[in-house]
Amino acid sequence: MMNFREIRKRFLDYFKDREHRIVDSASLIPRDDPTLLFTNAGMVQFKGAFLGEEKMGYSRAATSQKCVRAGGKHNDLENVGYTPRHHTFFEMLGNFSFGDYFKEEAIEWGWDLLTEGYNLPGERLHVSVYKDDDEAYRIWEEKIGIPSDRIVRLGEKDNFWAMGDTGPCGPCSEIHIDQGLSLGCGQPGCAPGCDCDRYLEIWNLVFTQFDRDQEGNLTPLPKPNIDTGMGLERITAVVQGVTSNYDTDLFRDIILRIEEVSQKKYGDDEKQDVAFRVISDHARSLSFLIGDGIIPSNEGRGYVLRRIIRRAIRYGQALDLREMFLRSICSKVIEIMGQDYKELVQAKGLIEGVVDNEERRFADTLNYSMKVLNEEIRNLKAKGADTIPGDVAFRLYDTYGLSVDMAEDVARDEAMSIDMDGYHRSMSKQRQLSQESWKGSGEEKIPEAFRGLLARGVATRFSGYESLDSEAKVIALIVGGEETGSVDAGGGEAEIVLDETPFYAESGGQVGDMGVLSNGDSRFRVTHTLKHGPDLVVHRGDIETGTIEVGDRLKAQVECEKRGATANNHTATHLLHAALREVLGDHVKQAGSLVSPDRLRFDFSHFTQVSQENLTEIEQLVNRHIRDNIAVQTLVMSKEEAMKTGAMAIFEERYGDLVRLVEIGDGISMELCGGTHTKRTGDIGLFRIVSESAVAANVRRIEALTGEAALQYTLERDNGLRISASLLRTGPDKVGKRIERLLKELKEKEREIESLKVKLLTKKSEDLLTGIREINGVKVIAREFEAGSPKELRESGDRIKDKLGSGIVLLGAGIEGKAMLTCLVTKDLGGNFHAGEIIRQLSGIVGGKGGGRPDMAQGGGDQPKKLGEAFEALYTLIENGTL
RNA sequence: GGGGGUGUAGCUCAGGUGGGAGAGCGGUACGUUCGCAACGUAUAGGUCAGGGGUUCGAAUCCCCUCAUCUCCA
Repeated sequence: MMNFREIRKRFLDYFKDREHRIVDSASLIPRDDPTLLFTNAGMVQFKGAFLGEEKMGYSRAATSQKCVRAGGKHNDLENVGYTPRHHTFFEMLGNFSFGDYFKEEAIEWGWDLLTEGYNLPGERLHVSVYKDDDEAYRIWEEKIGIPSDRIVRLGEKDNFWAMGDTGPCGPCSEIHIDQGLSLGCGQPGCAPGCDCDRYLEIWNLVFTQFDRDQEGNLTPLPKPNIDTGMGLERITAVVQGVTSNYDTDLFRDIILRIEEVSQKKYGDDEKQDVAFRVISDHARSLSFLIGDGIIPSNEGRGYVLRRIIRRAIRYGQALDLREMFLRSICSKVIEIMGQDYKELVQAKGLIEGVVDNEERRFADTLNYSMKVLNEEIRNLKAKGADTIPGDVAFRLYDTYGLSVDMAEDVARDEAMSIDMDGYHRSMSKQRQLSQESWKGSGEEKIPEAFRGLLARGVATRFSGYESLDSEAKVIALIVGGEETGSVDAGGGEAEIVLDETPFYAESGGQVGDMGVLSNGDSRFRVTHTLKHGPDLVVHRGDIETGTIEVGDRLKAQVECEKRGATANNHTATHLLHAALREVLGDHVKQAGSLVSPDRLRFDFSHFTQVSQENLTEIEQLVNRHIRDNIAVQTLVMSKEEAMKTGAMAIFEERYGDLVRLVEIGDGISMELCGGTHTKRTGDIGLFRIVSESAVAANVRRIEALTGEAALQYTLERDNGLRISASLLRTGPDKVGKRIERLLKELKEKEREIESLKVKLLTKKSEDLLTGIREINGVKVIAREFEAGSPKELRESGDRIKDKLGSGIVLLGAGIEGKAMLTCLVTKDLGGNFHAGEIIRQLSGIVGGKGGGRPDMAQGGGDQPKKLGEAFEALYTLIENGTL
C-alpha cells in the first residue's frame, strides 16, 4: 500500500513527466492579497498569473500546497472533529495551465492518474460537469468513455467557479468516487453532489475560460487556464481504502501519540474520538502556522492561531488531559511533516515555546471566566432562577472567552441549564455586525498603472550589488498613476522605470536607495525606490531640471554614503539575529525588520523581556564578530540547495527559484536575503543596542545603531555621564552610589518636612481653639485657615475636631482666586447637624457648590472675599436653629 | 476591520448613586518560641495606565491614547 508521501510524489512526478514545473508550496501567509487571511487553495500563489498581472517563467505547474481554512470566508473550524474529512490544515495537490493546455488534457490526465497511477477502479468513478458545459461532457463521454449514467450536470453552485464577483471564472468538473451503498443516505435521488458520504468528491478540475465584468457578462478569455485541486488527505484515504482521513498514515502516528499521553484509546468512545480528531488536526495547523511566522495574538491571523491552539487544549479536557500536553503532540507533527517541510524543523523551538506559553495563558483566562460564571450563577440562584439567560452565556463567551459547552458543564453540576436559543440569537447578531464592517485585511495592492506594466512583462535588471552607478534606458514614466511619454521640470512627483538600475528597491526590510538620474541638463532626484512584483523597480522623485522622455538614456547614481550606512545596518542585523539565537535560543525568529541608513530595528519572537545581562552579552557577541573582520559572501543558488544548507529563510517573503544566500564567516550567519551588505564585518565598526521593548504578545523589538551613528551615540552618553558626575562632584564610576545616597537623603528630608508640617498644623489649630464659640450648647469654630490644598484643610480640621471632642468645625481658605470650605461635625452631633447640609448652604455664599457626608463635607466657590460672610452665616444658622 | 472587558501597593483584588485610597497575601522590624511553622504588634510600599474635559471637588462621569484579555469577520 502506498503511504502518503508516495501518493504525493506520484502526483508531482506524473505532472513533471508532462512538462510541468514542480513549484514549492507557498507560505500560508498570502502575499499581495488583501482579501485573504490564509492561503486556502493551491491556486493562491498563481493568482497573478491567472489574472494576467504576472508572468511566470513557465506555462504549466504542479504543486502540493499547504492550506489553512480557519477564518475568513472559508471556515471549517467548527466542523473539524465531527466529520471524517474536515480539516483546518490540509495539503492541496494541483496542476495548473497558464494559457497552455485545456480541458482535454486536464480531463485525460486526471482520469489516467487516478485509474492507472493510483489504481482506482474506473467503474466506481463518477463525474459531474457544469450544466451548460457540453464540451466537458463530450470529452468525458466520448474520449474517456464514461457511460452517461455516471455523468451528471450540476448547476452554478456546485460546478461553476469564480475567484470574486468579477474576473476570471469558468465551469468545473468534479471526479467523485462511489464509496458504496453502506455510506449512502439511501434516498432515491442520491448522486454525486449529494450531501451524504456515498459519493466522495476527490478532484476538482476548473476550466478558467471567461472573464466576468461588472454587469455579469461573460467574455471568453483568449487563453483559458486550468486550475485543479485534489486534497492529499482525501486521496490518501481513498487509496489506502479507509473511510476517514483520520485513519490514514497522515494522522495515525499523531493519534497514537495522543493515545500515549492520554492513556485513552481512539475508537472506544465517540465523544473522545472527536477530541482525538480535533487535537490531531489542530496540532498540524498550528505547527504550520507558527512555522510560517505567525505568533498568537488578539487580532488577525495571530488570533485565528490562538483560537486553534485553545480549541485543541479545550478538547484535551475531554481526554482528561489536565497537564500541558500539546507540545508533545506538535513534536510528533514536526517529526512526520518536517521531512517534507523544513520550516517546521527550523521553527521547532519556537513552536514548542509558543504552545507551552499559550497553554499557561489559557489557564489564566479560564480561571477568571470561571470566577465570573460562578458569580453569575450565585446571583441567579438567589433569584430562584434555574436557567442561565442566553445573553449572559453569550457575554461570558464574548468578553471572557468561556465557551458555551464549558459553561454548560458547570451549569449541569449546579443543576441549571442554558438558554441556547437566546445564545445563538446574540451570536448571530454579533456575526452580522462584524460582517458588515469587513473591508479586507489591509495589505497594499499594486496600483493599476503598474499592473499593466507587469502584464506586459516589463522588468528591471538590478545591477546594484556590483556597482553604484550605471547607464540605463527609461522604459516607462508614470505621473499621478498614469503612464505618460515625457516629464518636465516642476511637474511634481513622478515615477520612472528603467531597464537596468543600481538602485535598491525597498524590500526585506531594507529601505530603498536615494540618488540621482541624469542626462546632460536633465536631473531627476530619486527620493524613494520601490518594487512591484518580483522585478519591477520604480524610482520615485522629482525632476529638478530639463525633460525626461521614455527611451532616454540616463546615468543612474546611488548616494553612496547612505548606501554604505545601510549596508552596515543590514549586515549588523544578520549578526544580531544570529547572536539572539545563540544567547536566547533558537525559538527566536525574525518577525519584522527595518534597515535604513540611520538605524536598524529588529522584531523577533521571544516570550519574555530580554534581560540586561543578555542584551550586554548579545552586544558583545556582535562586536566580537565585527572585530574579527570576517568576510561576507553572497551566493546565488537554487532554493533546494539553499534549504539543504540550513539557511534562515523569512517565510513572509516569497522567493523565486533562484535565491541569494548571504553567509557571514563559516556559518556564523546564513540567511536568504536580497539586501545589500558590507564586504567584511569590520566595515560596521561598532554596534550598539539602543533599546529593547515589546511590540505585541510574544514579540520583542531591538533598535540598534552601527558605525558612525553608534560612535556618536556612545560619545553623547559618555558626555552625559561626565556632566552628571561633575554636577555630583564625583567620578563617573561612582555616580550610581552617589545618587542612591542622595535619594535616601531626599526621602529623609521629605519625612522631616512632613513631621514639621504636622507640628505647625498642631500649633495653628491650637491657636484656633481660642476662637471657640458656644452656641446653644454646641461648640463651633468657623475661621479662615492658611492651607494649600483641600487635603491640608481637611487634615487640620480633623485635628481641631479631635481636640474639640464634640462640636462643629468650619475652615476656609482662599487660593488662586478660589474659595475652599471644609466642614466637620463630630459623630455625637450627627443627629442634629449634617456637614453636607451646612456646606450646601454656605458654599452658595462664596459663589459655588459643595456637599459631602454627614461628618465631613467640602465645597468651594469663586469668591474668596466672601469667606468671612460664610463664617458669620454658620454662627447665625446654628443660633437660629435653621439647620 | 467591528464589538465587549480589564488596567488601583511587589502579587491577587475590593472600592452602590462624585466628597478622607483599602483588604488579603507577600516584605521589613520587634515580640511569644531553644529553633522552625504559627501567632501577635508595628511599619514601609501608590503619578489609582497616560493625556484632556466636566465640577467647588474625579480612582469614580465624558472624550482621546496606550497596554492587555476576549468574541466576531
